[in-house]
Amino acid sequence: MAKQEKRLVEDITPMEQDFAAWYTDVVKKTDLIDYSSVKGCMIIRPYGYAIWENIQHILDTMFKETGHQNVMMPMFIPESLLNKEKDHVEGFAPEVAWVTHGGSEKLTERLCVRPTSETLFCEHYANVIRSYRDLPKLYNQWCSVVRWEKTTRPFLRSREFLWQEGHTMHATAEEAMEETLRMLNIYAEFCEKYLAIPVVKGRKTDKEKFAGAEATYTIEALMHDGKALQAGTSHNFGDGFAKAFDVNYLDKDNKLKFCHQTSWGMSTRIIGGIIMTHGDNSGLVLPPAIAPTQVMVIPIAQHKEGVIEKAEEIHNRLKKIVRCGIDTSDQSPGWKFAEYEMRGVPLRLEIGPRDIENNSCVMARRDNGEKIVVNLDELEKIVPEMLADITKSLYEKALSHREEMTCDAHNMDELKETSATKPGFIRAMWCGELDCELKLKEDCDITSRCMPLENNAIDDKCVCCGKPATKLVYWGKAY
RNA sequence: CGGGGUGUAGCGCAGUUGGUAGCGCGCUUGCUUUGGGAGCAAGAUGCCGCAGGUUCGAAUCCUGUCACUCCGACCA
Repeated sequence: MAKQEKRLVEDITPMEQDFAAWYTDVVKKTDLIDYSSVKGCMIIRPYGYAIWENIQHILDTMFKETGHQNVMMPMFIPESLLNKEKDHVEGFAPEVAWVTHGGSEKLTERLCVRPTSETLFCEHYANVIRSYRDLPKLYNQWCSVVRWEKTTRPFLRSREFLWQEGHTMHATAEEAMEETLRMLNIYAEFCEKYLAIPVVKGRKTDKEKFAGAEATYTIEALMHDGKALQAGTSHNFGDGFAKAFDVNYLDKDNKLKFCHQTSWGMSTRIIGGIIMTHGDNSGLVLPPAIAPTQVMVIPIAQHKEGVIEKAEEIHNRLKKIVRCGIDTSDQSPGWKFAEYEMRGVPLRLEIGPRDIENNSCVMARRDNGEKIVVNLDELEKIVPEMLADITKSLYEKALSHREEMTCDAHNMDELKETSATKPGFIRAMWCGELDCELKLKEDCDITSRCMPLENNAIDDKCVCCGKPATKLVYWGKAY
C-alpha cells in the first residue's frame, strides 16, 4: 500500500494541495486528451471519446423519446446572417473565428465558424415553416463549435468543443416554455441518474443569460473544490429571433404569427464536471453509466494452469451484460490494479488459482475500495447490482458534499464573511436589480449562478440593498 | 489582455564559469516472477519548443516568437 501511494503522489498532484494541477494531471495521465498544435484545441483520445460516446448515446435516446430529430447544419455562418439579431452578435462577436479566404481568393463576405447555430436554424426554419401544421419543429444536432477563448482548460473551456444543440420552433409561447423546461429536466435527470451529479435547476439572471434569449434556464453542479459548473442550459427565445429572421406561420385563424423558439445544449464540458465531482487522489472515478469499461477482469498468476481460461470465461459471460474488459498483458497484477483505478473503472474482478479452487473471485469497488469475495455462479446477478449501488453511493456522496458546502446568508456582512472564507454555494435573497448583482460581484467576488425553480425564500429583503425581495439566488464562484 | 511559472528521450527531471547531453521510470530482448505499481542481464531512443543574434564554439548568453500552465480581467 505504501508503494502505491508513493507512486501516485508522484504522478498526480494531490487535490488538497492544488486542485487545478490535480485536474490537468488526471486528464493527461489517464489519456483522456492530448494537446494539439493549435492553442486551445484539444485532441480527445479514445478513452475520452468513449466517455463522450456513452454520454451521446444516453442523451440522444432521451431526445428521440421526446420526439426530437437529428440534423446537420453547416459549420459556416455568413457575417450578414450572424448580424441579424443584435443582442446575439454582441454576445458572440468577441469570440468568433472568421474565414476570409477560399483557396487564394478573398471571399466577398467573410464567414464565421459557428459558435452556436441559432442563426442557421432560424434561416432554415424560415424556409420550411409555412403553416401551424408544420409545428412544432424539434431538431437537434451533434457537432463541434468554435469560440476563440483567451484562456483555455481541457474540457472546461476549449476553442473547439463537442456538444449537442437542440433548436425548436413552436406555435405558442406556452409550448416553447414547456419545451424549455422539458429539456432542462432531461439534463437534470441525465446528470443525477446517469452521472451521479446532483444539480440545482434554476433560471439565470438577465446579466448571466444567453445572448439574445428571453430566459435562460440552467443546471448548476458543485465541484469538489466548491466552485460551480454550469452543466447544461435551456433557453427560451420567445419570438425575438423569429421576428429578426421572419420565422412565421399561418395559424388556424388565418393570421400570420411568429414562431416561439427554444435552444438547449450540453457539451464535453460535462466530462470535466464528472472528473471534478467524483475524482480522487488516485485519479478518475467514473460513474458506471458512462465508464468505457465498467468491469475489468484481472487474472492473478496467469501463467498457471487454467487461470487465463477461467478469466476469459468470466469475461465472456459478463460481456453479454456489461462493458467488460480483461487484461492479460504481462504487467504485474499490482500494476494493473493501480492502472485501472487511475482510469476510474468502477469494478475490478480478480481471479487466481485460489479463487478457482473455491469457485469464486474477488470484486473490488473503485468508489470506496471495498473488496468482497463473490461466488462465480452469482456474477450475473451481483455485478449489475454492484454497479447500481456504486452510482447510488457516488450520488449520495456528491450530494452530501454539496449540502456541506451550501450555506445561507441573511445580510451583507454574512455574505462577505462566507464568500471570503467558505467555498461553495451561498444562498441569499436578491431584489432583482442589476446594481445589486454587480455590487455582490465587486464586494464578494461571486456571481449569481441561478435562481432555483423551487423558490424557497429565506428572507423578505434583498441581502444587498434591503429592498423587498422574492428571488432566492445561488451565488458562488464558477468555472 | 495583465502578472507569475515551465518547455532537454514516450513520461518525470538534472545539466556548474559557454566546450558538442545525462539520470529515473517506461520501451526492446532473454530468463526468473505474478493476490497492491516484480528482479537480474543486455540493448534502443535526442531538430535541448521554434527563429534570429553574440561566439572559434550555445541546452547554457541576448532578442523575438510559439505552446503549455497558474492567478487575475473578460466571457454563451
